[in-house]
Amino acid sequence: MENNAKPRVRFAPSPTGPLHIGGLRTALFNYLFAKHHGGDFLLRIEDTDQTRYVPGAEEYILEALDWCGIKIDEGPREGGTHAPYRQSERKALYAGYAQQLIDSGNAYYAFDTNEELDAFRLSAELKGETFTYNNATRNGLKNSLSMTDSQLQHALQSDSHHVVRFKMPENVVVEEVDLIRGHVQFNTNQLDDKVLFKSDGMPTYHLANVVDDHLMEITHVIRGEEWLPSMPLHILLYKAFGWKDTMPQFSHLPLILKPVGKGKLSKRDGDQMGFPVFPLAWKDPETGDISRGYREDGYLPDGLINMLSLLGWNPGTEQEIFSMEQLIESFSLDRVGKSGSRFDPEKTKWFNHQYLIKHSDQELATLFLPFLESKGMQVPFELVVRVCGLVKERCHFVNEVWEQGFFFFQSPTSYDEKMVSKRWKDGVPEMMAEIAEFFGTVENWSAPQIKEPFSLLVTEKGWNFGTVMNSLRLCLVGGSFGPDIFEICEIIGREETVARIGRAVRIIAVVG
RNA sequence: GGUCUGUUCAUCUAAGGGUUAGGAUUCAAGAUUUUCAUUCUUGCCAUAGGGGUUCGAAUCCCCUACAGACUACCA
Repeated sequence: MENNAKPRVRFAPSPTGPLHIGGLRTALFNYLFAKHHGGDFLLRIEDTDQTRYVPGAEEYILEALDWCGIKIDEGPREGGTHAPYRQSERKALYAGYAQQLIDSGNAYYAFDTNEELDAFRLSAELKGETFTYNNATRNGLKNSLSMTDSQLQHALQSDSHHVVRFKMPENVVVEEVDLIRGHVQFNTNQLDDKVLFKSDGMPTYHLANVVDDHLMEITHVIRGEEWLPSMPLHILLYKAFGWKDTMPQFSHLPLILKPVGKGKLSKRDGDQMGFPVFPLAWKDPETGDISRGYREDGYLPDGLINMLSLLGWNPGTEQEIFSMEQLIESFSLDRVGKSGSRFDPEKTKWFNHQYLIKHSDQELATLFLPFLESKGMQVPFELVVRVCGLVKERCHFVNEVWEQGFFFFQSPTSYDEKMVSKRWKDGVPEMMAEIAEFFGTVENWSAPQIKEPFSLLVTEKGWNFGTVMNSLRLCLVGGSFGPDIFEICEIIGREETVARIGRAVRIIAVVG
């Protein structure tokens, strides 16, 4: 840090829908940076576009950050010394700042209608050019720079819809050091006179963002790369307001790209390839469409965060598993890369497995219980704990406990065809019946107590171990998977074990 | 089209002029598990291309190619 002050950073999403994992990573990096330097992380809701407001989106953002363990120091829910934290509630503030820019000659009124501007864009496009509202064109357009005073007064009073545009200076080179990208520069001739204040009385992103970052004493702006092109405008705004001295430092994060193909990661990719792009499931209030979420798909927040942290950042060591505390400890902006990273759903899976086996059996059982309940099953907690301990090594997701261990809670409903044709041959049903009989004679019903005499029996009868074990497994779980067979016997109990064998013998047809 | 940004194994990445270019994921093979998964071992695989600068370049410079972002009264 150049200054000694504790950094203040903000995550400033628009409540236009669920938070995307790209946005989540931006929030994460802001949070890690702030906490690493002992600073504050603020949440500001940028809801200046009323037409795009989606109910529930703000609550979603809060819930997602909570789930991920990203703690907000100041925000609409938490409050703080710089409230309010919703731009819609700060509406009254912005007009004065727009006026300030007009008075200082840095901005002007513009009266062009959308239709007029569209026409200009269209005709420029036909000539293979791009229409830009700037120093070269603004004198030929309807604005306070091209009008006489009386025309202006008339236009202002006749209630015509107007906007305020920034007066982009001519041929000025704007230079700045981006903490991630280094020195970057732009020539203002390539930029346009952006609208700062809309005809509906709301500021645009650019004005609101700069004003609020200044007022909220933000020291570092860490945002996605898509904002890099508007950095010169923002810098010029700070200058125009006379806030250059306290201007925040900028960092533009590389984007998260599609796993395959071109472009940045989108909701569509997740739908097509079968992985979530949102931390939490989301139901679109208009269409009713449901998008899956990491939480509902059985991912653990620590794993998601860990995976996200390594997308575009690395610690410079070979460590890969990081708790949030360790991330805070190791994070630094100068180890953030410049190029976009492809999202890899496979690696996300691997991370999740790492965290799944780290969790205690009790914790995992607690997470799995709601899933069991959603299936209408009432299972003693102790049993769930035991099952989790037995199957967690073979799971990638919390939900997978069911796939890997459903047979602890209910009889198999079908038998794997491949296993049947491979194992269920002549003589096997009889063999199973003898085993069922034998189980009835076992004294102490526990895995080790069953195993020993069972092995003796198999040897005595001269049976093939592979056939016996696999056929028995088929009877008990319905296929060729699951933990130790005697553990299964112990847990489901003698009665159920015998019953399952009987049922299999009755149902499965012997194959040639 | 214009502006800006970027380019190391299939993927995430390390190597701040000198290493057989390292690790992780995926994939493949073997071992373990009388099942499946896990785990372990081994293997495959990269400096976009072309010019410079230098004793020496993944690293510095230039060109080309490719990729991405932006180009709204959206953020």
